[in-house]
Amino acid sequence: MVTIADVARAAGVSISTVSYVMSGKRTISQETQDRVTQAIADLEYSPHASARSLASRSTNVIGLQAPLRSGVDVHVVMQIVGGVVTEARANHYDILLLTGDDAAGLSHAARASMVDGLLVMDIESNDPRIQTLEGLEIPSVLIGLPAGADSLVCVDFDFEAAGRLAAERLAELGHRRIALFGAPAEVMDRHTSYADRLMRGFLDGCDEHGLVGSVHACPSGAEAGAVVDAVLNADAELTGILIHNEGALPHIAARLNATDGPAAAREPAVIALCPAEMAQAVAGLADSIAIPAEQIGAAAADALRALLAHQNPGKVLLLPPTLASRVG
Amino acid sequence: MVTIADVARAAGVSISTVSYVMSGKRTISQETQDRVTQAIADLEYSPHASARSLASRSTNVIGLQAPLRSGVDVHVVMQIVGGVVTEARANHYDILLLTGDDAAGLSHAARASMVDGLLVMDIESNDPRIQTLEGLEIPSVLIGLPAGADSLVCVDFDFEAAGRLAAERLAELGHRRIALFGAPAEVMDRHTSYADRLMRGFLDGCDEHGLVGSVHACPSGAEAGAVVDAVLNADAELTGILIHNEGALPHIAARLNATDGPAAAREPAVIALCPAEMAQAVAGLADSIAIPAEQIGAAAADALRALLAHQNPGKVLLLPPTLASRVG
DNA sequence: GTGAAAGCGCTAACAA
DNA sequence: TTGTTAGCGCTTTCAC
Repeated sequence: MVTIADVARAAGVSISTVSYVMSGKRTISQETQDRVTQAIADLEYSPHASARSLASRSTNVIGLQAPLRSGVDVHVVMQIVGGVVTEARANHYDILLLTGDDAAGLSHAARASMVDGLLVMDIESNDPRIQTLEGLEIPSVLIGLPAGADSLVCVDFDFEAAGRLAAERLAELGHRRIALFGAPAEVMDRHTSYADRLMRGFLDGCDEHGLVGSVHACPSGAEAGAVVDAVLNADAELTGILIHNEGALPHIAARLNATDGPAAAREPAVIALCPAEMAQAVAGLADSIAIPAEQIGAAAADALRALLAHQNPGKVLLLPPTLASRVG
Repeated sequence: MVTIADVARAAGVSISTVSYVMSGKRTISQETQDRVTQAIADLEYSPHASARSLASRSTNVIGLQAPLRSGVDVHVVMQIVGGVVTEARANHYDILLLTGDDAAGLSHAARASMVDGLLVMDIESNDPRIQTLEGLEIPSVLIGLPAGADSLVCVDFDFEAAGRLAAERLAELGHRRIALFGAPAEVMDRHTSYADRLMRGFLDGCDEHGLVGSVHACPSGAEAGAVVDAVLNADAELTGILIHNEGALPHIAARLNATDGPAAAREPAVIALCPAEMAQAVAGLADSIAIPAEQIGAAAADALRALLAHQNPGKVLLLPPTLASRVG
């Protein structure tokens, strides 16, 4: 193991000089500078992370609690994580993956000084972790938007605006009765923040434009097709659909494009709410609203960076939705 | 911040006693034991991770290099990560998420003593990271199986056996000309270990049973349907299909179940190679071979745990495939 | 512009 | 059965 003492010896300087060359917190003569830099390179020295964080009282690590439970859109989660990781790296932070959905993991990581800050995903409208986070000594950012006004910084896609936008678009196209096929029942049941907000925006949008809107939890597999058929059969006037369910999307699309079944005659208009590449990959969709998953992650990581730098990232950051039409 | 000294003071003992109560490396009287345990609980003390690892020369953290690049099966990756995390937690290890696919990230984490060991995913048949890993002071486990015999421990699903099994099954069913629709071209092009091995096993199986087999890279979106149609059109005798592509699976299934197109008349037999739940979710599949993604992750984490405990986990651990028939 | 040395909070000898 | 203390490798005051 190469230590700072080895580097100091090789460069013929003191330990503190090596430290200051690395941190840049002191002016060093160019000559010394060079000798030290050279020694560091020669010896392939990397400062011992624990020693550094013990002395400096900061770890340069961010704790990320990502959901691994069922019902979540895996692509979206992965992309958010990717955005977090990329942005964090750019700011010289590493990511500690916290498991479990509980508050215990969060407070343990904080109390053990394993991380400088926390990023928490899969927020529920009334999330029990919030109270824990508020009591910690380190800052945190929620990826999601809980119901109550609380003191934590929140970053997310504006699902409410997306729901409203979809309703508005379908109204424009002349539809009067529309449906949202959303997350699986388990996700809706635990009032995952985004599911709640999307539903609210969608129904509000329907109200505003005098539409009749309904919301349906939707399984993520092939059974989604049957759900859609059932809903279409139950309402002969239903002609507009918003889908927000990665797993169900290809199956629903296939069902709607099929030459048999209730959709065949009606040819309902479909809007998909999903990452842009996914909308591309699924055929037969008129419109889509992209979920900028990677940006969400990057924005959240950046908000945390700001907090750690004692800057003010703003209380709530919601990325706005935009509609992409297939047909020009 | 609560330190060990605070706990010692509260319990009326020395700090070493507190340390020994936590580690259990010394016999302590029941009475002292209780007082210390109580003080720890009262003060909500968690030992400072960096201080501990500086003194003990071990971090209880495992570095995980997971692929975030395109073309990978996100569900499988997430499930493997889930397995790693769960197994690691059970053994009191945390997971540091390493980004990038490069060797640099690995050696940096090792040299900075950020991790006790490394877990590396998305292995290519001829992976440049292997040499780096072999030179490190800390142990590592590959999730994948590179081509050359090397000195590293490898854990993975036995894709080669799976390919052979699929060919054998299709032969049994009486098919003579069969095709593998596999990973996207980018994955095949970089010779990702599992793609190479699956192909080899599949073609070997064809040889063994006198079948004509072909292998096709397959995009993960709706375009997969067109690829399948093209292949079916090009070979009128092709009647058996193995699919190993999460993104393409629902689209191919839909295409094969459609009442039009080349598949309609032929009704080819299909075997899906994917996580079990996914096979369930996609309609119209006769057989499937499950990828035990979570077990792979758990097995890899366990192999690394063994290495860290100076046990011998064995050089190569390949989880065997099993065939599940829909029709009893 | 540079060095010496006092911690950071723990673990693990060593001592009793 | 318990306490005292010397580090672990770094950062950062002091001192020059």
